[in-house]
Amino acid sequence: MERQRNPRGQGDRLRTEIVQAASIMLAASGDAGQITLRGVAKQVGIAATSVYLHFPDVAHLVAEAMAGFFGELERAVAAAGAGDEAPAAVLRLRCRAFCRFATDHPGEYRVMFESAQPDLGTSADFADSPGRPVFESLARDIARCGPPAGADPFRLAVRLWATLHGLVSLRIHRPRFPWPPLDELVDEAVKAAIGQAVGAGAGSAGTAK
Amino acid sequence: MERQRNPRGQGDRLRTEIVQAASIMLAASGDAGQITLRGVAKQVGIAATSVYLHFPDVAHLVAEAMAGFFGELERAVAAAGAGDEAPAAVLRLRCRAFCRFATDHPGEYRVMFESAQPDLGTSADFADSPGRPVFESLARDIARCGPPAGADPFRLAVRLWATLHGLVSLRIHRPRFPWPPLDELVDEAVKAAIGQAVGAGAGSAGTAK
DNA sequence: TGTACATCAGTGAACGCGCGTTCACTGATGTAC
DNA sequence: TGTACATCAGTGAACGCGCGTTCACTGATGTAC
Repeated sequence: MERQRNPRGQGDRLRTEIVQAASIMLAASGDAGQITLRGVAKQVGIAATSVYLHFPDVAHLVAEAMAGFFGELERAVAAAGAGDEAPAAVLRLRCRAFCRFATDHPGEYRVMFESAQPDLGTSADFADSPGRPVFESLARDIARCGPPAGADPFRLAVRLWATLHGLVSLRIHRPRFPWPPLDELVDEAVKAAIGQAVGAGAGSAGTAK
Repeated sequence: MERQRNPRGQGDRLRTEIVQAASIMLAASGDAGQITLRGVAKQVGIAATSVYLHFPDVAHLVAEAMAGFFGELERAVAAAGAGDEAPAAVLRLRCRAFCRFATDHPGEYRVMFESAQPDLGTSADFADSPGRPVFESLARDIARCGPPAGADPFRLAVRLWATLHGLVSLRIHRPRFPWPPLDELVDEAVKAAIGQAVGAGAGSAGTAK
């Protein structure tokens, strides 16, 4: 179990290992405030001080791990809509993918949407809140569906986003509640948002949880 | 700043003070895992050991404070529907009250719905999850509105609850997002749930945030 | 071909702090006789 | 009316632990001359 130091010029390998360990610990606890520099160092198998070689701060480390989480979510959601299907189907699949990510990775999801953003020194006012791209893509998908006349697409997107977040957040925090199948609830919410049937066809039975 | 001990037979006063201090600290941090026995004791102005006179555990103290929060929420929601108004108006007002409680008391709300339940020694399997009464009353209010034929009232309640929770939870965690007025979003969600206009009349302009 | 030096990739001891928990203790107030 | 004792409502010192952060240090590998 002896660690051997990385070869010259490969010091960044340790950086990667540290981020990975922090990610695992964040996912396990679901709470950004709970990971510690010493805890991460122990997990990696290095001296506590070695973390300082790559990060000035635990906050910066957490921020990097969280950025990775948001990247994963964005990729998962985007992948779900790949292909040239009908806009309503794309929206439905992407909403499902969002919720699936959350229930498959509850710790990550909590860190992303229910923890305080790590306090880096920067003003943090110009940079938009992480996760915003996912909302924007959701809003575009809704607009593409041609929502009912008189409805504000932005508000529809806000309400749908809130419903999706509420469904997975409550499911995470109230696991013993008699939840109906998640995919069905998502489909109903999407249907309500764009005001038309979304076809609970082939995909529904196979992927329902 | 000298504390003087309570008179004989009034030892429970300190218990109350401890719970109050814990409640304040919970509300301030929004995170049950962050309050400490020593922190609470310092806040009250007593020796750390004195907490043990009334609670075996921090978990039991937190549980008692949380129970108080749920009581407040239930009272606030119930009060909103008092009077003999139309069922749809009652539902709308109660949903607004729920959200109002959350945005007025974000720390309490996070502790109630986004923190781990304190781990008491008990099995915790028979006791239902806290907050359940609020959901049940919401479900009853919906049923009273006579939801559209073919719709499952329980599912409607689940979706509406999720939407309300999502709206306030995201608002708490993404304060810089350009949120539309909360009451309007709530009214729209209620309207969508029971499938009829709920009358955005007199109350709307006055109480919108 | 040697050798001095610089750089890289880390380590290890030590600091002061707050934490939960234990243990023996204090000191005022009531009560039995 | 006295006085010994029990009870109540707390206190204070001490323990071992994990925390972030500092500081000086190690030891292998490259590079300039």
